[in-house]
Amino acid sequence: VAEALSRLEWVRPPQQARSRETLVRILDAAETLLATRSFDEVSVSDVVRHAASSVGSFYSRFPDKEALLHALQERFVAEASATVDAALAPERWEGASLAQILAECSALLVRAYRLRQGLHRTLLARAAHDPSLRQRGARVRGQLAERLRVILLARRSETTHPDPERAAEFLLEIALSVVERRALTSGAPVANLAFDDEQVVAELARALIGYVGAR
Amino acid sequence: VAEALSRLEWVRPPQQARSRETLVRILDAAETLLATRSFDEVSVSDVVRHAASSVGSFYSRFPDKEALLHALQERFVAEASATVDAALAPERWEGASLAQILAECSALLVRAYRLRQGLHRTLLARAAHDPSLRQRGARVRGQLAERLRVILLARRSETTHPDPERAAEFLLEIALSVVERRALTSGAPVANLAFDDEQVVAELARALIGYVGAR
DNA sequence: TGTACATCAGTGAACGCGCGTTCACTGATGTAC
DNA sequence: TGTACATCAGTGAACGCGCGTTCACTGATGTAC
Repeated sequence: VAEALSRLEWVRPPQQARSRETLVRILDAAETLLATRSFDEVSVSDVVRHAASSVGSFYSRFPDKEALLHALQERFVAEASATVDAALAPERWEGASLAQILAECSALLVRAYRLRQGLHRTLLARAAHDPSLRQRGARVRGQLAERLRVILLARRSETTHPDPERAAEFLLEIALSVVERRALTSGAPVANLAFDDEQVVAELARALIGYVGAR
Repeated sequence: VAEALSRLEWVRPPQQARSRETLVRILDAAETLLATRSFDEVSVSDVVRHAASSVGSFYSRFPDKEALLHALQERFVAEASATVDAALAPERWEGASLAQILAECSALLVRAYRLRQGLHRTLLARAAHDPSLRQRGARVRGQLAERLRVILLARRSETTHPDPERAAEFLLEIALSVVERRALTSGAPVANLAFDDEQVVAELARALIGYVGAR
């Protein structure tokens, strides 16, 4: 954890345990506040107050306010990357049918985005006008796509889609679009009917399975 | 058009032709500027300069800057609502198979969101933290869902989905999620592969058809 | 047809608030000898 | 073990910039008689 923090590109690395703890408190406070407010609605003073720190401390770590958001994304992306590698390791899914895998992936994504919905909402809203946020996000998703590609290619006999590589990518596009949209809108219904997490998992799985033509 | 403008809830209705034209210029200028910048990046001065108007004029129409965005959404929603009614009238689709309809709807949505991508990007990003924007958007989508429901119920024999009403809603959730995500990220690839509009239409149609189990 | 008056529309300089950022200073930690 | 010094870490009042908003004023349009 300590090493991970010193590798965040957007902060001057802490030299002592004390300042490392302060940095963690600042990041945690920011994430907490962003759960219910937009980045603009959260002032630097707000963050440091909740972190029991001070503006001076903040600016000795971060070049500016924007860097805070990037640091938060970096921290999250590092964790997400590890999760992806673990969850989608091909050997974890030996013997499983494609339909089973897709259902499981739906559940995984819905759960993952639910867990840190607030952070996701803010990051997604912000990414609309910040290419560097988009790019960092695309890296993890690229990794996810790669894993899916391997799984799908190994099971191409189970599908009717003519191009498994393209299928893997668009599969992900569908799943992420749905899940990210829900995070962005705090789960507000698209139209008239509201779906809970469980229903989304079920319907999404059905869609993905139908898309590749599995089962 | 004139009547429509006077019904925008967020502006004091213009009394003369001259001020009506000014209002239109302001709305158009704002939409143009929002095509490439975020709402925060566009100042009131920017808008009125591009509209060849003045800040004073602006504030005699709008109570505040926020109202401009709402007025833009109202104007757009009014147009979109008419388009939906025309495009999805049940009689337009007599004799068409469900698969054909879904393919056509995919094409329609992709085209519609492409046309005003910039406005959509800004509205979507903003809606993340503004429930009233979300709500106004949900009204048109509710209308769309209703149309889809009718179409789907009339063709329930062509589907394998156990609940056509739920299918209609989630169908829309998938399609809109994909298309809105693309608008929000200016069409940046989700992961490694970039899809152009034509490919998205094709893959999305395949997904929707697979989801309801048509053909 | 002309005049007086009311309301609408437009103008842009000036104001002021909020918030990001700086800075002068104090205290804590680590190191050299 | 103790002292001197350097660097790190922390503090919060004060600054200042940008931008939304106001306001005092001028000009245009419409109406009454």
